[in-house]
Amino acid sequence: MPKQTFLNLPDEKRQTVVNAAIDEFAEYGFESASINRIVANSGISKGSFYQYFEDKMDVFKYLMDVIAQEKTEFFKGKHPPSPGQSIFGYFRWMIKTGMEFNSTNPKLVKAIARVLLSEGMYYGQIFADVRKKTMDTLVGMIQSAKQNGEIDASVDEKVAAKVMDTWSNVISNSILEEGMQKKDIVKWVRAPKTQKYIDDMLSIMEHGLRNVKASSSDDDGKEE
Amino acid sequence: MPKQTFLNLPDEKRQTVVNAAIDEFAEYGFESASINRIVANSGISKGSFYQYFEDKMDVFKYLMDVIAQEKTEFFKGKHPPSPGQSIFGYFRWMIKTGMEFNSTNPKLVKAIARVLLSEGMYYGQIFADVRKKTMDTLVGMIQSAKQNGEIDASVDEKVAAKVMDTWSNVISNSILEEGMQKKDIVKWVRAPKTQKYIDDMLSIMEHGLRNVKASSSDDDGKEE
DNA sequence: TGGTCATGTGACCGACAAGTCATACGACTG
DNA sequence: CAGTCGTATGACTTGTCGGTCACATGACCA
Repeated sequence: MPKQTFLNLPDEKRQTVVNAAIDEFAEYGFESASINRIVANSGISKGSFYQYFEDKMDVFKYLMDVIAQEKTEFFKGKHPPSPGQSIFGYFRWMIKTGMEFNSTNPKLVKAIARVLLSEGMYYGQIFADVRKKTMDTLVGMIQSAKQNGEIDASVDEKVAAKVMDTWSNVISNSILEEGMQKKDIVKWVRAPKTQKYIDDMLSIMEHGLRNVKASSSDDDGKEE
Repeated sequence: MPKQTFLNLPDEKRQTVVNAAIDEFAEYGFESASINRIVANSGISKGSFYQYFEDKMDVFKYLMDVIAQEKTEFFKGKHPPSPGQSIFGYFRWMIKTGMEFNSTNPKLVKAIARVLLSEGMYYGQIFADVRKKTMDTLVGMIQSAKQNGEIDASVDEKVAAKVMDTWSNVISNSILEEGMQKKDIVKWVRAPKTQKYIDDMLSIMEHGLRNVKASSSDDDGKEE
């Protein structure tokens, strides 16, 4: 957690520092991110940095808090299409709404994703915990989906959770990576072609490669 | 490519250097791998290193050559279950045989996979090319599978290729990660439980999460 | 006015990195 | 024998890193 000094800062200055940190992690990942560059790019002195944060991990954890809070805030205003939705419909809504969120702050999302999904794999407990938490949520979803008969009882829950987690990440990443090169990422994400891509991927996850009921003519019709 | 000096080295010494490099990349990835540590661990001097290789990338490329060659060699002695096999049967054979190969030299495989799949994503052309090549191969497989009617014509080939590539990597990685902690990785990979895990994952890829025909009672019976 | 307290600063430190180079060694050769 | 060629060496240069610290600044108060 950042020190009090940082939280006392005027909003604008604090935001400048945060932005510099986001840029740094998004471009270099965690290991290669340089505090020297962060201070240079945010126009504060080295000494100040260490009066704001303990160290590199401290800034990064702060960014994780920021994104978690923003995401909660964002999802608070959204509602799943219909309660009691099938797991697949719900998952599709999650992914699509998640992508809407991602396009509101793509750099931050990219920075976090990059660190968590690449280096995080080899970086011990801190990040492993975060990933475990999402897995547990998924396992919960799958268990109730099994009870509804949407997913066959013979399927190993962990395997299924891994499948869904993998897809979620793959879809997010590829959308984000490509979208960040467009001039208007929000518009691009909402474009039919992009939405179809997401639908296709999820359809394959649901029905398999062998026999895909593609063409996204499934159960949910409109977004808000 | 390494310089001639390196190729002139006695086998044993050359292998020592290669092993030190593999260990380094497997443990630290590419960016954080240290030439200083490699030379320390291989008992050669800094000067010698630069008489063997141009730089860090040069050693790594050499390792990629080594693995490519070893893999070709390994697969030369193997034959797909039956020619004209379904794409899914063939893919399963590929994955399983690939895992057999991986367990012959897990450290090397891990080193390469780590760099290619994590940092490689953000590392410009060099690694992108390698990944593109596998994608192209997969697209080719999918095209002929479409003609056989095994995969629906409406499926986007690139999407499908991405699906298969993702699966291949996820399976390899999770098997490797867990297997390297066992005392006898070869034995562990061949164990029924591990094989079932692979089958389950592939079955989900083939038939989807919604309605899995799991329990690995498919078409191929034995490995040699 | 002088004191104190939060904040800001950048020179400085030791560690480590990549890469260079003068020097040395030993085998072979004329 | 002297010469030279391939190889080996590690001290050295240059650069960046994370982190510290003595000091400066300025707002507030007694």
